[in-house]
Amino acid sequence: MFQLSKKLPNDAVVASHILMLRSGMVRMLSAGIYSFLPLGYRVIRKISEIIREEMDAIGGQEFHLPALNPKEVWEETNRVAAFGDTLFQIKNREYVLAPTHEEIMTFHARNVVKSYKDMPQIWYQIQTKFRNEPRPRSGVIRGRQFLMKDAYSFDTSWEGLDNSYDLHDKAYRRIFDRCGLKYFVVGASSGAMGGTGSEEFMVKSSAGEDTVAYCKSCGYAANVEVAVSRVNGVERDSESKSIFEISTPDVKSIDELCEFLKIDETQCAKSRVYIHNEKPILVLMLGNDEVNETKLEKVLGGAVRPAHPDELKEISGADAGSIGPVGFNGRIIADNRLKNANNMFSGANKNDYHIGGIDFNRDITNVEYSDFRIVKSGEGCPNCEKHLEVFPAIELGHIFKLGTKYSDSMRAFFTDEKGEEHPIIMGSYGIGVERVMACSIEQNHDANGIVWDKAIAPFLVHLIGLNLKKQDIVDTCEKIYNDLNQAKIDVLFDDRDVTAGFKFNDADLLGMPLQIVVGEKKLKENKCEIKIRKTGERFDIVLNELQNKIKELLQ
RNA sequence: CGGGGCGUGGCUCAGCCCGGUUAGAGCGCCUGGUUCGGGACCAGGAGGUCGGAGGUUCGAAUCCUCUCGCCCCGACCA
Repeated sequence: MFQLSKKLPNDAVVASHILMLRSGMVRMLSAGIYSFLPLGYRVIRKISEIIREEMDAIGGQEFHLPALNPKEVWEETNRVAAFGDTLFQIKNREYVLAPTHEEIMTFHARNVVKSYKDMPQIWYQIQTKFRNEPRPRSGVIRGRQFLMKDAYSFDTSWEGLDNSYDLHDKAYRRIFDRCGLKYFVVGASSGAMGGTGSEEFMVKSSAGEDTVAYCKSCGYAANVEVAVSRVNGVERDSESKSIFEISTPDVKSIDELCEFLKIDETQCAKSRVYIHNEKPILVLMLGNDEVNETKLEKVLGGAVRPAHPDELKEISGADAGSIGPVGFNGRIIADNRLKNANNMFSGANKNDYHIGGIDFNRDITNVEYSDFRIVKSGEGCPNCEKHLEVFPAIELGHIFKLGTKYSDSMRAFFTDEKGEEHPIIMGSYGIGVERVMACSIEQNHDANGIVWDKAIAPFLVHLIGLNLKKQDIVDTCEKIYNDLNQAKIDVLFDDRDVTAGFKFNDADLLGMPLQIVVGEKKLKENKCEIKIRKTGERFDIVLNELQNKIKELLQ
């Protein structure tokens, strides 16, 4: 069976990982490779079944494709190179382990989907994917092998794709709702671009690898790389002082500068030097605002990197902490918040000196403005009057309009009404099945263990018989067990010969929604006890009313 | 790939710096008995290539070299 542990596994850090190990749901075989033990696999099956039902409901047909793929199929779309080291390659034959299945689905589609009459189609599977992650982490959340529900849509038109995409969007919401997850959707529509090319379904979690800005009032959600917020720029003082230099020994950071000069950070312009196309660029930010490198790259076009310390000295004549726009030899760009600013403080390009009285309009020529900020928690939502929260999140699912990328390169063509050939218009839609499980635990646990949502709990009822040397307790438990099973209620019977406390604590750790405790004292009154795991509420119930009460509580 | 940490019974770890009996503890496991509503107790017992290879030494868990694995931070991430 499964082994439970009260010990904290010292290799696990995030709650879901710790609890999955402690409760015997999974066991690690190798880095990023986990065996699902009977209890954990029941959860996977329940989640999979919910996914199947909702995929079938939008007309999906389930496939089961090979994980082992001939490399040549992947060469057709040039994705052997695109995936690079992430793609597992078999050593003794020209095979790869599939990291996803666009190629294979397209391979099948081009053989059978030949006419506009054959579409639309939605094909999906729930299958193991392999990715050679450089660094697996957080247990099952980022593994080298993981279960994914991947679906692909095939349409004759872009309108058809919109429709297939929309069906998936709705199905995904139903799936995650049914799994009891609190999630939100990050879409291209939330970004600056408008339109809907892709949406990510995210769950807030400290184990997350993405950072998102979210407004719970209006639902605005965006990856922090592209998120924007309502923040005020600097107000221009009516009087512009002239430039003056100040000695600021050992002052490196904006905080130190503010402390030293007794000024507010909104009077400071922070300098960051980046290298773009081998040339230095000075980026000015207001106060302690952080530079968003993604936004920077978008504005500049192409990759940037922070300048190394020795480069800084060479470029500006000073070390980090004393660099500023006045006298800087090179291109200067600034965040929108600094537009029209005057009486500002910044580095003097001379170690241990700063300059005050900087007027951006007067003293810095050719400065270009744009939004370069990383938004922070508490800032105004760009879409409503409320405020943004910034936090890490896990990507649970992704829906994506592929278009003709794969059908073009793999020549998956169909014939339209006029007899003309066109590439099939495709969409692709994924859900990380283990991630659903892990996220559910992340959202539903307490100090004692997991608190399963009944939709995906491995069992609905955890039956505990105390002192199984007493025959009447054993008999009662077996009757309850059989009756519940007959009523199609999944029940786990803890028939181990261990002390009561042991069983209680394990039951709390495993987290089935309801616990039934059969003990000697209450059995004498023909009663047993029900405990609701989520609330901790406990009460007695007469045995012949037990089943109805259980059914009622599971409603 | 860079930085840091760790590999010793099933689990958590001590021992290593400073080499020297038969490698320890707690938990778990097995046998018998007592106990039985929030992690009981008594008695007895089993279980270890000290991650691996090589080296130094009369002698290596301990020192040296290499190697494999795992975790954490960072880089990367369709």
